[in-house]
Amino acid sequence: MHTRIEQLCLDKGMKMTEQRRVIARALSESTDHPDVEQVYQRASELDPRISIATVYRTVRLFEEANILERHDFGDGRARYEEAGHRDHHHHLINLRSGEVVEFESEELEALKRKIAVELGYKIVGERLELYGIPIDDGDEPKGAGQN
Amino acid sequence: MHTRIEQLCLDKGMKMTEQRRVIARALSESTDHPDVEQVYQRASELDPRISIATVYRTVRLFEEANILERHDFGDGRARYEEAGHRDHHHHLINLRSGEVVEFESEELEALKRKIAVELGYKIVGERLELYGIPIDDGDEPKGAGQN
DNA sequence: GTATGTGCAAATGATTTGCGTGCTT
DNA sequence: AAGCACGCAAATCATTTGCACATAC
Repeated sequence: MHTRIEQLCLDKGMKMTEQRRVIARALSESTDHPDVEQVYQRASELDPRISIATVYRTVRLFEEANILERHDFGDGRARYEEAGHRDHHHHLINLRSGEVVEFESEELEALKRKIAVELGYKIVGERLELYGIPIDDGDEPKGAGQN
Repeated sequence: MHTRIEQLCLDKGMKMTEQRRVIARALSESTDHPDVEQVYQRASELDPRISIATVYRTVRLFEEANILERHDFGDGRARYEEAGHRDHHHHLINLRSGEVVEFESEELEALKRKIAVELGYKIVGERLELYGIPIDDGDEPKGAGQN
């Protein structure tokens, strides 16, 4: 049995090396948004004979094949998640904990398209992230906030 | 007479060097979203005795003082624009020409807030960019966008 | 067997920083 | 005068790449 990602690679006729299999597995098993270093560590646990250069190359290959989606959450390194595996969604980054919350909104998708059309463009890519702090986190003692 | 940015610096009690004044001027005169290299070039034209290290330091200083807004349009370098100078807006990047189109939408702002509240967060930052191609531009984009 | 992938280390490119000197307050 | 600010070059950091060797098909 192989992973979803491995299957996609096979479908696309990629040459499947042990490294790619292992990286595919590491990614398929991830439910978060690991950066390359984390993918490297997870893959290394499955098979230590992997170099980080290969992880960079593979992650890039997968991204170009639309198997992975690359994100940039503002911390300077790229983060990845399996593409198309779930519904179209966006991310809200909890600035207190670093946690990434996924959300989706058909209303939002419609509005985006409407805005683009009004400007005379067809959307072919986008980036939408919200950065927030939990409400009732103790950050705003009483009514001191100035929303 | 000094620029809007220079005035802000003075208000904040910053030590005003000739370099800062010149960088402030270069930025105030810009209506686009220059990267550091461009700010450096524009500032150098006003006064050549400036090093790019100073531009990096100054642009960072201004950003931390909320005088500038930093953007990342996916080309690997940071781009800047004067903060709060105009209404809150977002960017649509024309992938054919690289042109950056600004847009705003109160509907979008409201929706963002609504989404955040439903998730239990208060938005303290965000990033929203659309990447598009002009409608009626002829052929399809090469990158096989499937967003 | 041949094209392609991999490991390693060196190269990049953007940005930051240590240090000695110069300028603002 | 004292403390930042500056210029320069070296240092970082994430990522890419050249090269010699290994491997999938």
